[in-house]
Amino acid sequence: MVSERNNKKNYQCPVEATLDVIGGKWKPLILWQLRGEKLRFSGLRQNMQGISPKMLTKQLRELEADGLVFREVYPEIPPRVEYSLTEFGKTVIPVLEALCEWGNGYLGRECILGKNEGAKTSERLSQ
Amino acid sequence: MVSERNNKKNYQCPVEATLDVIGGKWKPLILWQLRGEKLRFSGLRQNMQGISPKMLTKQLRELEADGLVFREVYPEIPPRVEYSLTEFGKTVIPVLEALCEWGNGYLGRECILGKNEGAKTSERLSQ
DNA sequence: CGGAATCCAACTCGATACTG
DNA sequence: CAGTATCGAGTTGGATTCCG
Repeated sequence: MVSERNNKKNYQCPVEATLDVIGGKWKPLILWQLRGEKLRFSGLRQNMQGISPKMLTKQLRELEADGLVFREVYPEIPPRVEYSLTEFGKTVIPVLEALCEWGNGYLGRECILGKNEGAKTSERLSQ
Repeated sequence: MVSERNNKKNYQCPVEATLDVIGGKWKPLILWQLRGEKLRFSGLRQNMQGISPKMLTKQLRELEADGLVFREVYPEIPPRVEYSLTEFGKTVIPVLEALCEWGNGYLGRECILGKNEGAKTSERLSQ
C-alpha cells in the first residue's frame, strides 16, 4: 500500500495534492539534494542529520510512487542503489525555489538564523 | 503558547519554514479564501466542509501569529469577527498559485477529478 | 456568533536492532 | 550497503459539548 501511494485522494484543491507530494519534513531536502546529481542512500542520509533509515526509505518510496524519483538498483555486492529525479520530478524544482524564497523572506522578518545577504534566492537550502 | 507560534524553530531550510506557515490541511484553503475578501468565521467555515470550529480557530490563530492574517473584532451583539490578509499575507498568494499549478499538473498526469481544460492556472482552488 | 474545553483516534516520526 | 522489523513517544486532527 505504499507503492500505490494514497491513490490520489480527494483533495479539496491541487495545493493540497502538491503539499502531500513534496511537503513534510524530509521530502524537500531529498528533492533538493537530487536536483543536480544522482545520490546513493547513504549519500542522501549524510546530508540529513537525524533521519532514520526507515524514514528515508519511506520518503523515497513515496516519491518514487509519485513519479518524482527514479530508483536504480545495481545488482552488485555490496549493493548499490542510486536515486535521481525523473523528468517530472525536475518540474518541482521551481516550486521549491519559490517556497524557499518566500521562506527566506518570512524568516528575515524578525528572526535571524544567520543573515543571508547576497543569497537572496535559494542558497540556504543547499546547506 | 499558541500566540507565540513555535518561535521559528531551527528549520533545516527555508522551505521547511514556509511549509510550516502555509502548509497543512487547512491553511492553503483559508489563505486562498481570504485572497480577495474579508471573511467572517462562519463564512470561512462554510467553504471548508468538515472542519471543526476548534481546528479553524487554531489555524487562524497560527496564521495570525505568523503575521499573515489580520483579525478584527467588532464589539457588537451578536459578535462579529472579520479575517483578512495582511500585506505580508498577500505575498503568499503567488506561492500558492505556484503550488496550485504544479498540483494540477500532478493530478492531471493520470488521475481525473474532473478535467480542467481551459483552466490551466489556479481556477481549481477557488471551487 | 464565535469561539473554548475536553476527550480521543489516527497518523507521524524517531530510536534501536537486525538482515540479505 | 541498503535497507527491514519492532516499539513507542509525540503530534495532529476530529467529535462533542458548553460559554459570553
